[in-house]
Amino acid sequence: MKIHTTHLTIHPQGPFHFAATAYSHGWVVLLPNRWDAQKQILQRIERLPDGKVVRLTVRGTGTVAQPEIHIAVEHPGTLSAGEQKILLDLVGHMFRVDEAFHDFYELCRRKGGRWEKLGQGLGRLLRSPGLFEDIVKTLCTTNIQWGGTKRMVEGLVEAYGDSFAGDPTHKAFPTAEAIAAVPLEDFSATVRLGYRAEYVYTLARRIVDGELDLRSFWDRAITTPEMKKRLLAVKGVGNYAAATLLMLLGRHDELAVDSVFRQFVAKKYFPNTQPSDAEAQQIYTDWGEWKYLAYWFDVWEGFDEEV
DNA sequence: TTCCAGGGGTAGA
DNA sequence: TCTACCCATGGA
Repeated sequence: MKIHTTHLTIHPQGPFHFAATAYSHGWVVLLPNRWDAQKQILQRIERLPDGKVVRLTVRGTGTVAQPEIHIAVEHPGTLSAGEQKILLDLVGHMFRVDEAFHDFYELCRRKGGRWEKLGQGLGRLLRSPGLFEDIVKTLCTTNIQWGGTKRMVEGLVEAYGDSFAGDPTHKAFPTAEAIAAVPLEDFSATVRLGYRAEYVYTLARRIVDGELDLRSFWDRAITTPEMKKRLLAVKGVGNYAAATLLMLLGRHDELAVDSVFRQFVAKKYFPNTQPSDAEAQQIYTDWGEWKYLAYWFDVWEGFDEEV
């Protein structure tokens, strides 16, 4: 099949830092994302609504003050204006180009020191184009080491994702329909998700059955505490996952308390003592609605290539 | 072999 | 609301 390439460009409002956003947390290396650290290019397979499967090669150009995001779309056949619009919105969503960070930057400026550098277009944490993918990936980070998360996501993409015709080894993230189409027993036996298999499967099933409308999670009229309740109603989502998902929904007020958080805060702020979760969380109280980002960039400085 | 990870559900107080 | 106990899986 002949593959064509169409070039698209996004003009985010600066400050915006492409590479820092792409490489802002572990999502960048979870399939179908592939990150080339040398070239600072993000590749990803995407399935369009009509089933067409395309490969996106995304790179940052311009400057932090006047940034551009360039997208090369490899696709079979033609790419309609409507499909181009979908892909522009999708990449813009991943990189949070429409999210406002002025208040966060102002807070960082007042904090001073190492926090000030976040004002150079940082603070955006990469997300997936769709919430189904972000919920599933978040479920795959619970009670497991990072290597296990990568293995489980790989398994899901390999087993249920649609292949890109130009490179059949690179597949899209599975749709809820693709997962719900098989019996739970088959799903559990195919991808080794452990007890999480039932959570992922039930989520897919409820979406396909129209029982759960993921669009409702984007309603800005709903308060964050109420939104947290709705997230906790998803089987498999507890306090940690709810806080992570709130961050992915653009709400940064809640801290994701997990083993990494506990170890980091204890080591850095409570030498020789073991703080309770409540005491550990108090470290970030004065960051208000930006607590998640304050913690994340506090801990992220110590991360290296392994993500 | 045992322990436990970027936790969460459930039952019982 | 808080606590024990259980939950698959695979790396350490």
